Amino acid sequence: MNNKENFIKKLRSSGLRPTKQRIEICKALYERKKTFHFTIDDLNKILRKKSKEKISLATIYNTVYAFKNKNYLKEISLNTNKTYFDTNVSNHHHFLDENSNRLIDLKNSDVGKVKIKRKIPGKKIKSIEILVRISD
Amino acid sequence: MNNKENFIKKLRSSGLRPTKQRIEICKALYERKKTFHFTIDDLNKILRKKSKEKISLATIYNTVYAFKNKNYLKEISLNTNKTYFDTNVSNHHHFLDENSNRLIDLKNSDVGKVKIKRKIPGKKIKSIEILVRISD
DNA sequence: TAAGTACTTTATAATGATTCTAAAGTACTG
DNA sequence: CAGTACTTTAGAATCATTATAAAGTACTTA
Repeated sequence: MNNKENFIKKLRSSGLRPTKQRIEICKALYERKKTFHFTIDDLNKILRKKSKEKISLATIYNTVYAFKNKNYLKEISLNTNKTYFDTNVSNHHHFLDENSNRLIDLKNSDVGKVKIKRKIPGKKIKSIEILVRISD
Repeated sequence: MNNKENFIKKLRSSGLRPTKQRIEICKALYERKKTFHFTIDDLNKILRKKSKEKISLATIYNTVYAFKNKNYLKEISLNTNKTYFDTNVSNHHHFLDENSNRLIDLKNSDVGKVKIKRKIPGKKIKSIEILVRISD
């Protein structure tokens, strides 16, 4: 499905040079079956395990934010000390399991239509994000 | 409406000793007509202006988290570097104005009923929080 | 009311995520 | 191949938050 060539093409087409660090990070993020929710620290650990050559933490930060700007990653609104990212950039919502502190995707179709009845003059709605906290 | 005596009663009734710092903080937070959204830094600045006697930053942190535990304040889920609190502890949602980075309360009745169609076995829904991002 | 105790406040240090810096390395262009 | 602009990197800097531990204060009970 996704392979090195595709990553290279995608990076180049969005004006990001396909460096070996970026390709490694693409592999870690996108060669997965399921959506991936992660912090920079999670990603750093995964990369260290995967490959012998260390990618600097600064590069991981740079790359993740570059990918976010290109809309290859989404930042998730949570109030935790670490920032969470999501490889699922489609319009969707989340369960947050308060026991395990884990996020679970909620497809848009899993949520009934949300109607916002109030308008703020001169402002447009950019997105609607729902966080459903669950626990045992 | 709210006055010092009420604050003292409320504090005492929830097992918090009514110290002058806590009462000052109550005044800053609750002697307002409208809901107040703030960060620790906001509150610190307000307190410095209001009263001559300085309240230590550590005390502000301690008090805000104590109030949060007593359900006198709510923490808001946003991914900003600072933590936001809300004096409106009722069940409600928010607009986030991306231009000014300001929060606006959305009453529960301003939002149509939200139906979560998916269930996670063994888990109960604790809360549903909606963040509506708006901009010019 | 005084003494004891548990709770509070405080300044300051420690922590930890993130951002900055500036030098060395690399991809791409001509 | 040389030049330039983009990248990576280690390490330092920043900044919100949390921890520490000593001094202060509220409250209890005699």
